Amino acid sequence: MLSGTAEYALRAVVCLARSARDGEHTRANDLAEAVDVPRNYLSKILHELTRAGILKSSRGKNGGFQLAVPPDELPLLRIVQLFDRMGEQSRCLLGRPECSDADPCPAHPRWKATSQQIAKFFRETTIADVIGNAGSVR
Amino acid sequence: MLSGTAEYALRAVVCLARSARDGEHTRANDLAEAVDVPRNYLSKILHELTRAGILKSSRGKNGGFQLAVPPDELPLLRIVQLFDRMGEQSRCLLGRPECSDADPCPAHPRWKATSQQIAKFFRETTIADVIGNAGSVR
DNA sequence: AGATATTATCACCATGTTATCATGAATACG
DNA sequence: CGTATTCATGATAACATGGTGATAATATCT
Repeated sequence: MLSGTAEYALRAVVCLARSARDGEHTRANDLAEAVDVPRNYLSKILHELTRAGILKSSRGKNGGFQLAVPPDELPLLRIVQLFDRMGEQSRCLLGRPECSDADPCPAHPRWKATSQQIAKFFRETTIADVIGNAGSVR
Repeated sequence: MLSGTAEYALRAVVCLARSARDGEHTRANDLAEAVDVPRNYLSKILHELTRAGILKSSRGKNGGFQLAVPPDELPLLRIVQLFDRMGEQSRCLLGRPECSDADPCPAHPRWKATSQQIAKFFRETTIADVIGNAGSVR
C-alpha cells in the first residue's frame, strides 16, 4: 500500500505524537529503537519531516525531535505525500497519466469510488485520530 | 497503487479479453504495441500469466495468447496478486507483519473500512465488469 | 526436411529504493 | 574553552524492479 519509507515516517510520527510531553524532545536513537527502523535511515526521514515543517529538531544535549503541529491538524496525507504519490486524487488503476471522467480507462467507472475513499482517508484522518487508539507500532 | 508490472498485466488482459474472437490468438508483438509496454518485458509478464492458468499460449505461425478463463470468472485479484501483494486482505498501514482486530496497530480501527473496500474491489471486480466500458488502455 | 513465425528462457544492464558508514556542524554545559 | 551529545549530510553499498538482447524450443506451411 505505502512505500517502506512512508510507513517508517508514519510510525515515527505516531510514536512521537504519543510520547509528546511539553517541550520535551525525543532522540533519533530512541525513536529508531521504538519504531524498529535503522538509525541512520530514520535520521534522514526525520530530517525530511523537519524540512517539511512537520517536526522540529534541536541538536546537542537534550536535543531531538518534536511535533511542530498539533496532532489534530496533521492529516496522514501530509506525511505520506512526502515519500509516496499516495492520495494524489484518484490515480488510474491502469497507470494512464491522464484518466478522468471525460477521458477514462475501462476500469475507471468501477474503480472511482474505492479510489476516492482512499484519497479521503489520507486527507481526513489525522494523527490525533490515530494516537488515541491502543496497539503497538512495531 | 499497483506496481508497474501489475498495471501492465491488467492492461494486457483487458486488451486480450476485448479482442477475443473464437479461438483466435493475439501475438505478443501486437499486444505490446496495443498496451504500450516494451515487447520483451511484456513477454515475461504474459508468460507468468500463462503459467498461472490465466492465459493460454501457442507458438509458431498464427500463435499468440488467449484468455484461458471466461472474463466473468476472472477477478482482477487473480491477475494482480501474481505481481503485487495487493488484495492480501487488509494489509497493515504501518507495515506490521501481523495486524488484526486482536492485535492491532494504532491506525487499525480507522484504516479497516477502507482497507476492506480495496480488498473487496479486487476480489469481486472481474475482467468482464471492466471490458464493457469505453475508454482506452494506454 | 527446411524455412519461417512465434513463444520460452537466459544472461545482463539501468535505475531507484533501502540501508550503512563516516564525518561535519551545532548546541549544552561544566 | 573543551568536551560530550545530538542532528545533518555526503559517499557508497545492497537489493529489487524495470527493461534489453540473444538464443533455444516449438509449431505451421510448403
